Amino acid sequence: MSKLFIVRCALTEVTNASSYVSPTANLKLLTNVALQYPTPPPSTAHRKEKSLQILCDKFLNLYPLHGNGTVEIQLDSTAARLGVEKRRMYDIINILEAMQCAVHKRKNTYLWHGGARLNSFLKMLKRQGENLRLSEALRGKAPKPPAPKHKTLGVLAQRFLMLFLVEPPNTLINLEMAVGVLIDTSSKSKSTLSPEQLDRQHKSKVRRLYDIANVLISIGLIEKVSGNLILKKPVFKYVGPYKIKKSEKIIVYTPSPITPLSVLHTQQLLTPCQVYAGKSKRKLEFTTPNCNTEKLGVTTPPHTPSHKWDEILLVADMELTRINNGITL
DNA sequence: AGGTCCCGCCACGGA
DNA sequence: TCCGTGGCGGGACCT
Repeated sequence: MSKLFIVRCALTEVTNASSYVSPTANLKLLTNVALQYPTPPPSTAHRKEKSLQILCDKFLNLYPLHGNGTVEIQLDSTAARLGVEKRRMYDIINILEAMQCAVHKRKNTYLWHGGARLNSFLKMLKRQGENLRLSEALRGKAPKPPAPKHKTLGVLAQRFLMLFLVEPPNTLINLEMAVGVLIDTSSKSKSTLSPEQLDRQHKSKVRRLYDIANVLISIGLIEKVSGNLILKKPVFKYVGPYKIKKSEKIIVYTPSPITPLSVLHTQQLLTPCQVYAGKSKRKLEFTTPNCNTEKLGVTTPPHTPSHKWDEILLVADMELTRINNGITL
């Protein structure tokens, strides 16, 4: 196997240019230089090594959240440094921009503020979430927020975070539930789209939330809680810098079928927990390390509403009513 | 088998 | 017409 020796030198040395090189010219030159080298073998990197979370980690190594002052980011050169397509940079920067860590200055250029504004922004997000009545929407008692017109990835990221911020700490939310609340399918789209189209739209939004969650994990705002036996799908927990008031209970929002439990992951669920929603017709059984064995029967209502998300919210509401009526877990 | 999410196609809008 | 941006979903990979 041949070894490739890389010698660092200024671009002007490579190109013999003596004056300023524009970013576009810079990129073209870099491309030309790259073309002079043999094409590297297809990436052998593990899928996980290429995940958006890892990529965002690498990005934050270049541009730390707790850096000093504001710096300019060139998307193309950053993509080149990280060894990814520019398209992936948009995925990351759009979410970071939605968190006010960066601002789009001009084409290919962002201003990086890092986490300097994050805390105050999160407080603002919480207020916005309250104005949008997300907590009520989660319980089916308020309409879902209207669909955004632009920058849907960023708006979706903000609203996803709002869900955590308007709820008590330790609230666990899964992506299905989040999409169910955040994507308005009740208006025009519901009447014009077929059930299959609605389903595809929903799945697509879940995919976007996976992307968003990976970036939010990387910047330390949320954590994935998985590996326990309560839920088939992972749930997410807010761990961000803006601390909400401490709560005793863990609340789980999930519309997904919940597998019968025997044991909870001790690290993750040391406190009593609440499940607000589940569409499984099976009875659920909980045993937590510091709770006595407790049982929770979650059943779907006798009639099944036409749209599954109505059903989810209905079940969530039933559970909430039950809990409010003093039936604790 | 179903969940996760990388990858890149392509539409859109501005220059 | 070109280019930057970003919505979107196929399908590969993982558990």
